[in-house]
This record gives sequence, C-alpha cells and structure tokens, in this order.
Amino acid sequence: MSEDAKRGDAAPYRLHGRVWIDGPEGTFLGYGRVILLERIREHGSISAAARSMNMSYRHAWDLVESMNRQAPAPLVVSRAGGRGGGGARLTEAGERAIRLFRDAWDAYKAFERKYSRNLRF
Amino acid sequence: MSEDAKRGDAAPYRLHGRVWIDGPEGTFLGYGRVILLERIREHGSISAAARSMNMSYRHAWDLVESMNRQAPAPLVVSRAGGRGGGGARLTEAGERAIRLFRDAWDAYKAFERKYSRNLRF
DNA sequence: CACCGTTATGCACGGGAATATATTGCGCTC
DNA sequence: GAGCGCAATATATTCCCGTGCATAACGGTG
Repeated sequence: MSEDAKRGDAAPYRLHGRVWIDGPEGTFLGYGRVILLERIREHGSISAAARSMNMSYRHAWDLVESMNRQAPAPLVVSRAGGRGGGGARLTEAGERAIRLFRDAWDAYKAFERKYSRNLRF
Repeated sequence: MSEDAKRGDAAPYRLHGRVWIDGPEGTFLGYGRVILLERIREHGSISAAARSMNMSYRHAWDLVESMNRQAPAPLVVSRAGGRGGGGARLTEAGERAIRLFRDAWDAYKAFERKYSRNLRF
C-alpha cells in the first residue's frame, strides 16, 4: 500500500494513555486491578479470577494484598478451607473501589477521545 | 477545618497517569522522548543528549530512529565525522513534535489536577 | 595522514517484574 | 478422618528492556 493510499485510514496520530489511582504505597487502583476485583466478584475466588484472566495466582494475590493494605477497609475478604476449598468475595468497599476507578477511567477516556479528535501534526 | 487538614496531610488518593502519542508503529512521542529531543537541540548531538539524561547512547539512538521513521519528515538529522566528530540537530518538524506533545501533556495534567481535586473514596 | 568524537550497528549481559513450581494449612463434606 | 480446592507463602525460572561493550565508517582539524 502506498503512502497516498492511506488517506482514507484513521488519523495517523492519536493520544493514548493510562491512569491509576495512587494510595499511600503508590499504585492503589489500576485497570488490571479493577478487572481482577470484578473477576473475584464473578468467580468467588482469587485463584479462579486469576485463571480467568491468565494471571498467575501469585501476582493476583499480591495485588489483592496491596489493595487491602491501602484501603480504609478491605476490598476483598477471603477464607481458606471449607466447601470448595475456600474462596474470596468482594466487600462493599470493593464495590465502591470499582466505581471510583471506573468513573476516573471513563472521564480519562472521554478526555482522550476529545483530544485525539483534533490532533494534527 | 477537617482532621486531615489540621494534620497537614495530602489527599490520601489521587489520580496519576501517563500519556503518549501513538503513530504507525506504536509509541511515537512520550515524555522521555520529548526530553531527549530538547536535549539534542540543546547539546547538538545524540550522544551528549543521552549522557546529559543518563541514558545509553544505544537507547537514545533507537528512540530517535523510531521517531524519524514514524514522522512525515525527520525530527532529527545527524552527520558522522567532521568537526567534533559529527552531531545532530533538531529540524522544524522536531520543534513541532515537541510542541505537539507538550500541549497534550499540559492538557492531560490539567485534567488530572481537576479530577484529583474531587476524588473521594 | 593520523587523530578525535560522533554516528551507526550488533550482541552479550544484568536487573526487575511476572510467571511457574512447590509446600503447607485450612475447614467443610462425605 | 480422608479428600478436595483454595488461601498463603517461599523459591526458582523465564522474559523483557535497557545498559554496556565492541567495532566500523565518517570527515573536519592539526
């Protein structure tokens, strides 16, 4: 394809970015962390959530630990043993954390789209 | 006055992010890349620019190469040999690239500050 | 024409992050 | 009380990115 033939393509340059919500230790909430929270809510365990998104259990557990430490109240509570081996569930604070980040994410995406629209080099 | 304000603490949670301008191959301009362009303009060579920001020449060269490939016209032109061994200088397209990213960066930062201001968990 | 510092390029090495693997404890169920 | 699946934790391995090093070409200058 020639350079000229690209005229009908999407804008050659666009703005792209990532946002996080920082807490006392650094990153508190990010896109991946929030997906993880939603998967925990959906699957009822950290390990099933991690599997569902091709993430190692170790990494998922570290992330949950990091979020719980930084929040005023745990976002995820877990129990080992019992029916099904145990599990984890999202708390009300966890639900609020998801909304907090989703809102920020949506606001950022709106900014990104708006800015990309009139980006000319 | 709130308890937090009395203690002089910063807001516990704040929005934080990074932005890039993507081109045909992926990342075209980013914060580090633009600093590099400015240092090239300032020092007149890729190697001096790299040294000034503690970046390996190899990496700096790769970044310049990536930017030049993706831009309609080279942002940096260089010559080997001659007085001082050679050098590199910023083109007019390079100047425009700096402004393009700085503008996007400033707009993002404004968004970030505004959003962080009413971020409550 | 030898010297110098830079551009240009390949490749090996190292550090940090994520992944993979291994082990133990837990508590409900059968 | 044996078995199951998950939490929790330690250790080893892999992967990626940037660095570091080595080399060659270049072209003004003394």
